[in-house]
Amino acid sequence: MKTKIREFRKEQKITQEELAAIVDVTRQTINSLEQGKYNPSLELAYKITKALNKDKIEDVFIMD
Amino acid sequence: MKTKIREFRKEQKITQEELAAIVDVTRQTINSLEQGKYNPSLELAYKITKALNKDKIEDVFIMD
DNA sequence: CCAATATGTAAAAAATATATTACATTTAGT
DNA sequence: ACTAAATGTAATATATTTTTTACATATTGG
Repeated sequence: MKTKIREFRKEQKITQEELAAIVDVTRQTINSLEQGKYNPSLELAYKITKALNKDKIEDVFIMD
Repeated sequence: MKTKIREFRKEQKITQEELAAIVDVTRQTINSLEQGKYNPSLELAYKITKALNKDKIEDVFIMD
């Protein structure tokens, strides 16, 4: 599973720490997700999608 | 978070056990999810969405 | 009504996500 | 080049999901 979090986060011009605050997780969680280190919960994936102003979870998280 | 798993599963005329086998989890996991007992992983949510022939995760899982 | 199949539930274990803390490295601005 | 901010990383702790096992209840078909 890959993600476009980093790409979209930069479009929004926010830092990992800011995104983390918005979706209420730690910066390390965002950092790990950007690097595809694991599989988030659905709720977190949803919050991140919203925070990045994307319509669908699938726009941000690309499943293999 | 609510889900339409049960509704869509019945449309497809498959049992909890069959759906569980398709997405490679136990029947108890499907049962619990249908009852909204927790927040699945993104990967599982995705697999279930596909198994139910829906386009988007958001079609199956309704966030509050 | 009987038998088989499907579903609900629950406790404990295992697996995995997320937090915490701390420090190292990289990047950006001046 | 310096400094501050941003990012990478790692170890351990905690929280949550998922499995396992087992049994109870409900539903369906003959």
